Amino acid sequence: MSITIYDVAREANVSMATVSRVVNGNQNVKPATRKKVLDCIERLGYRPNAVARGLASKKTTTIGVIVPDISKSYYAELSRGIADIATMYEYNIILSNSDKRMTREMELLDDLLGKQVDGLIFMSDSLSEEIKKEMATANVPIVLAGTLDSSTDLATVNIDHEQAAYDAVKKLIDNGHKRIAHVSGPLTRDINRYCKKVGYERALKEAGLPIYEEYFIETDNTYDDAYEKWRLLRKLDEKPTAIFAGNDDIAVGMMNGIRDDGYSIPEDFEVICFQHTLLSRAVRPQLTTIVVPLYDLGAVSMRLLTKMMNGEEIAETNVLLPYRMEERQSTR
Amino acid sequence: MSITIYDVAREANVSMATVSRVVNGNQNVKPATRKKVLDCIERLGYRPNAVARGLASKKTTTIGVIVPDISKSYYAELSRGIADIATMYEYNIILSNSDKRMTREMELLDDLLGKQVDGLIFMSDSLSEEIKKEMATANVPIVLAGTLDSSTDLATVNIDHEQAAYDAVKKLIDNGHKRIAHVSGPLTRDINRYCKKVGYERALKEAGLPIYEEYFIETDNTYDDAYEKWRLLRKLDEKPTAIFAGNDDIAVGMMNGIRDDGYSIPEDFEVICFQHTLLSRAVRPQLTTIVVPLYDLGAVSMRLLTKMMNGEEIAETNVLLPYRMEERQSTR
DNA sequence: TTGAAAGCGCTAACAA
DNA sequence: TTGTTAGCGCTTTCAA
Repeated sequence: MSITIYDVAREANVSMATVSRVVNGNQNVKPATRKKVLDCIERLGYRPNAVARGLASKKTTTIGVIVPDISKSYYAELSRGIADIATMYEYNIILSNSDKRMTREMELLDDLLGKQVDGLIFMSDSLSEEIKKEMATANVPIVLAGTLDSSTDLATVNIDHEQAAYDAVKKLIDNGHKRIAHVSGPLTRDINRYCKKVGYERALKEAGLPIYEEYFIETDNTYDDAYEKWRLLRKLDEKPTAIFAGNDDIAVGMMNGIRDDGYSIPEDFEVICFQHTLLSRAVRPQLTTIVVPLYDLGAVSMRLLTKMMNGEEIAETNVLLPYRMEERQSTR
Repeated sequence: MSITIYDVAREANVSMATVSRVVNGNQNVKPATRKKVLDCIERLGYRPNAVARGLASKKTTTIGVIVPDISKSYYAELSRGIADIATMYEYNIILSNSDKRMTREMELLDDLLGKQVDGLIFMSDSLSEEIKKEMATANVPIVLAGTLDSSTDLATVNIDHEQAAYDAVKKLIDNGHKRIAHVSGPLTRDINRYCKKVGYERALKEAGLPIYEEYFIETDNTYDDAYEKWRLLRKLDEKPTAIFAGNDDIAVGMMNGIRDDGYSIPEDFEVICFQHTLLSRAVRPQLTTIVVPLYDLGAVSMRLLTKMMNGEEIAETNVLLPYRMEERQSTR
């Protein structure tokens, strides 16, 4: 058996309430008593049982994080932002991968709620009605990080992907391009379908440029698929002269396809993409990118969640973070 | 207030013990009773409180994972391996970043043990005596993943880094090189100091080649630092003709330094490294690498931990996983 | 097959 | 400033 608060109380000749006060930093303890108790704690090697504490206090100082896939650098970076702020506010994180599968997301939500987490941060490609219904049964606050909610009744933290996409494409248009392809991630991801693609099309329309269906390529977000799908563009008689890619894995896949065919970047094709990883800077030519503040997305989500858990009044529950463009060698 | 086991019991006209049996799949319940209880659970939306269950049963079905930095793809990939096996055995994961700081590792260990995790997976650059002492106070099993323990009294899962490094350098020697540099990660990481460097030197010695101090470069493991440290090699009169890099970030940093100076790979320098990320394949020329099975390192660690948590007899507590070399374009 | 009852280790009134 | 006591929601004997 391990040491309990009761053992400490007996050893120190005080009640367990007093030990509890000392452990929880309650000021209503005489310094001498405090010292005596602290000594006993040290001597016995007492370690408070957080499970018992959680049951009695109805707070676990633990939050749940549901992420599609922690092995993806996008989510790994974002999660680090969450974790650092969680540490700052003394919360632990239960981290679970959903692989974006809705049934799994449901299970996880139920599971984490059963574990009595004090709050939840949720990331997914798209919010199903079922998930929203399940979330409604939660009696703890939830924040969506990098995840769209059309109804805006859940708290969210994002960047303005539509505008960012617009900016990227505008940049290519300003560089004189009239045939611009968009190599996208899966359209099952709301941000791709309702933001990036829309921003891309808005920029074209505003410039009076036609939107060609064959210039839109959907990939599964991976380097390999993008490399493969380059052939959809190369076989066109009228090839695009510039490419707006959904992220840097896609961009580098395209880029290698392009260069393996003997074309040059940025001479034959200019490329711009959303930056999620180191790749953008490590490849040559370095990629011009929209820099997404992944770490901050996580950190701000967690900060928002702490406020909600504390019952603080929140001015704006749909936060948009700034982004910037970094011009490098894949554009002129 | 939320629904408790007691509410379900009353609604179903049974005792809470019976509800508990139903929830836990105990066979000693009459099917009719089970159905009645299940109906009530469904109707009331009852969700068992895992904290109360943990207190009563002394099992939390939660494990702790202490990782240097989840935003690093090395650990992100490894953690995914842990997570998948954890899911399979119905464990949750509390994931915490230590930044390799010993005081933080101590805190985290204490914190997670206080949360009554059923087991721990620990990753770090080096095991201090303090940490080992703290680990000894844990009454739950601990597995070290990708982390050395010289005393071998803790369970570990690794690859044979010394032999892998030897293989890599041997390959360069076989290709005719006599001046081979080792661009390493920090020597504060035991695997770098006691495995990779040692394997590098063994290969040189065995081939009767001298070990030149100036051919050993220590970096902080990042692309940027490696790019920067290329100048230490370029300024040498007798430059090396091949480079063995500690990982692909380092290798790509070196590679870009080399190429920005107008040299070619593999013509002027051959490069080989440990593969931790996609980078190895995404850059051109693609890197010849030692492929480290990061996902498996995590998965096997977690599997080992489940066995230990079940009190099963373990044949070998110091597991070595296989690795392989993948020859690509940075060597001939 | 079911129920009664005693904890699990702690917090948080309430009293003193 | 300290102690007493009643839970928190569940599991787990033990009995019936």
